[in-house]
Amino acid sequence: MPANKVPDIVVGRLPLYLRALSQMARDGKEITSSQELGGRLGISSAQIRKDLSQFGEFGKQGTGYNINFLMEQLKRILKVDRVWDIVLVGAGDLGTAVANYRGFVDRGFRITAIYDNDPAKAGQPVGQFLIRGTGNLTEEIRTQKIKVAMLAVPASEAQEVSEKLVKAGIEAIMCYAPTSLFVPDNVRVQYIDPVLHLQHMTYYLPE
Amino acid sequence: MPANKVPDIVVGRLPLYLRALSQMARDGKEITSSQELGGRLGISSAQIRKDLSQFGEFGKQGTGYNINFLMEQLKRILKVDRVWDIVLVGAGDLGTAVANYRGFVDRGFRITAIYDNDPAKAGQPVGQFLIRGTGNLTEEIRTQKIKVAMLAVPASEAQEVSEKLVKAGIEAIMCYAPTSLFVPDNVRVQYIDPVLHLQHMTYYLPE
DNA sequence: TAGATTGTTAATCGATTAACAATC
DNA sequence: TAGATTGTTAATCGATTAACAATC
Repeated sequence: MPANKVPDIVVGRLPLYLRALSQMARDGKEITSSQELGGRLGISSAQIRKDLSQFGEFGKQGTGYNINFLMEQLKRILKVDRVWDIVLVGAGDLGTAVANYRGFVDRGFRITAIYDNDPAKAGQPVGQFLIRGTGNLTEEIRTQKIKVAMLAVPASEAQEVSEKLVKAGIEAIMCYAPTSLFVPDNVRVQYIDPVLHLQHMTYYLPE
Repeated sequence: MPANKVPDIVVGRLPLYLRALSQMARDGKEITSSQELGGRLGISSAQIRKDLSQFGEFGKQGTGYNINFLMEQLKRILKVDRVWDIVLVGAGDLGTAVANYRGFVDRGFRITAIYDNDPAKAGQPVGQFLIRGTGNLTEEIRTQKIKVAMLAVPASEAQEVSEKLVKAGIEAIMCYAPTSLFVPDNVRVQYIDPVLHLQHMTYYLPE
């Protein structure tokens, strides 16, 4: 059912489809079409149909897609038909904001711990958590079999922390530090650096 | 000098090159090659040379690229050889973290004001700013001729706020809200939604 | 039924890579 | 000079789009 070799760029669009479908469902809609969905996302209807066809047949000719059904299928494909535990490393301003963010849980993720290597912060509360020191980080992550981490530390520390995470068995890292990480092939990394996006946009601005 | 029709995907890689070059410069390096730069970024040397060739000839055969010179050129091309004023809308946890982030200014951006539509927040300090009410937002942005905005409001408010920003003359929006915005063609939008990235990665994780 | 929309194929379009002459 | 690396061309690769039979 999950196809053999789906292009990564296609996989990357599925979460976007899922997000738009969730909004439609919240608005009370039950059925949509590739055209409607594409219109919302600035994507052609052909591309949406092609992307989905990589994984199966989810629609009905003449009618379109049942929104709840397609959401279920996408969640299954993306493996977010469950809740993944996440550890967050870095309890600065950004880490604190991430820790307090309410938008993870109903999309498949739950932060279970926050770490910071500043001993002065250990034990302090952040949201519902107490900040943990990084002394036993590797061990604790391994014991709990956690596979997903978010990194909200300064760029200068990111590589070192990522290596600890990899040793602990982490296989997916969401990196907020503005730097590229070197990790083994079996570990996935995604990056968020708002400045990259800003600089991308200023290229197009008039003087 | 700035080429006629550079693919957007190429433009999007330039900030990444600039970031890596800045790190090299900070490490005291003066010269690099397309191979070394590519190795750091997981990009082929051919692609880097091809991308740069869209804008001019910046290297020397047999030697490579002068890092400071290439950085200057990239900054010029991306129009970050100046400092852009940014307004930030939304003073929740995320907005606060963004406001306190120190990483904007030496990469071409400076937040000049924070707005929040909650009257209870107006006048409260965030970092070096006092939160402003959104009553005069459009007028104030227009008067100051600000072109770049960051949006850190709930998804449910993002569209409405973006319309105000567009009316105010904003032409680039960095959207942290997990939703797609509808804006006129002359306005650029970039999105940050960490959950999209997380869901992209869980696809590849073993059960 | 008539109208609409899917899933899929083939055609098009665009991006990446390989290779190498030029040259520092 | 010999070795290295650029900038560029042509070839390859992959992604998007157009079009339509199938069918709800």
